[in-house]
Amino acid sequence: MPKVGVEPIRKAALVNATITEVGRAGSLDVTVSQIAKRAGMSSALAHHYFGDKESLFLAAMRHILTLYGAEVRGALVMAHGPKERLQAIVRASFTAANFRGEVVSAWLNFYVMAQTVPEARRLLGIYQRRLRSNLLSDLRPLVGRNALRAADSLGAIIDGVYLRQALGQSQPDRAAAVALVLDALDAELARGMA
Amino acid sequence: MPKVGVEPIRKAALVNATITEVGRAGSLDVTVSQIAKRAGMSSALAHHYFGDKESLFLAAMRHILTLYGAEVRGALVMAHGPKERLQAIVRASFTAANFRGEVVSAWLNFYVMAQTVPEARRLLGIYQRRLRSNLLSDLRPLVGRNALRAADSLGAIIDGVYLRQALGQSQPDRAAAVALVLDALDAELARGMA
DNA sequence: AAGTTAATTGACTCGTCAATCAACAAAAAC
DNA sequence: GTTTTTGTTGATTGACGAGTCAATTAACTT
Repeated sequence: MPKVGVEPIRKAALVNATITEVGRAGSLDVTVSQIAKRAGMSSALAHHYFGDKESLFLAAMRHILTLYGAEVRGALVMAHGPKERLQAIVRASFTAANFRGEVVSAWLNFYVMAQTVPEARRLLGIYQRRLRSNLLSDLRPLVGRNALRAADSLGAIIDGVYLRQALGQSQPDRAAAVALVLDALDAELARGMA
Repeated sequence: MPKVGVEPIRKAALVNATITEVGRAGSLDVTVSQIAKRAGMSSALAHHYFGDKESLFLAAMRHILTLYGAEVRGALVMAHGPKERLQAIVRASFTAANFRGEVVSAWLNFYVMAQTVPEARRLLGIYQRRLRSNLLSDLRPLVGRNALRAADSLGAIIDGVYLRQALGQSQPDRAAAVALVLDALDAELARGMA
């Protein structure tokens, strides 16, 4: 039953199905057929819209990054002043959405991909630069010339805490993650104002 | 020309070849034949010794973790007092060996594996607990009741900095990595002694 | 010397899967 | 109302790769 103007719907369905299936499998060892089936279509159609498997994964990752970016921006508009903004960024990095198994899985596989697939590396670079620049612009008014080091440090803690929570033996504890990073932020601020 | 007592040599060769090939490919999408060929034998022999591909990868990762553990222990014997010991742990985490492309690749793929393969998760747990306990035992004499939080924080920074350096757009800068973490360590100590 | 064990491989099986293609269906355009 | 565009799939191709197996060779034992 071919209808017109379905392309965006189909693409979105495929992207979601990709995220789900990659999460299910925990790896990129997922067949295009599985994904297509979950999205309610044939594998041929998936190829029709995305060309190949890799592009499909990249589209899925782009989607995840877009959502994350939106969460950060959303949290930022509610924040008053640089310190609140920094806290908002931290909180946005540890929302429930970001800890869903599928998202964790996507990130880990994305890291692997970034080693060899230029487009993945490019996307990762964008994420890293955006986080850095966000942190930097709110750290500068608070800690001046220490901002650069503080941004690197906070960025690393955010990534590190995420990784450890995601791969910890027990269920991720978002509150603990946020507390740890906010605490590090406070320490950084206390230090930088001296 | 079958000789006796070759098993350990062959196994070691396979483990090394696995690390090399996984590094080359950047992923676990490496055929057993490729690995076996690099190790100078037939794929059948690889299966003979390790059973299946997964066990081979796990053996390779176990090897990497063993080397890392040895580096840490080696650095620790040279250190006097808790602070020097902490610095030694940090330095050992960012040696050139740990930043070789193959090792980075192994770690990233190991993370992915840890999501679904119980033995990988177990190994990762061992690494995490060892790091934590190492940090904790030297932090306690220095910062007392703050040791727990400090250990979590430092552990996260170590992992985070490693990840970022490994996946950064430019070549990893080991000195910068060490400096950043040592700096965080100093901050943690200054704070904890208050 | 005969038998056991370790080492070793080529060839094969069996399954899988990405990607392509020919063909068909329906809507839109003319 | 025919042509074009868009959507859609079943079937197929072509390649690849994990794991098995039977058979071979050499060393070690008794």
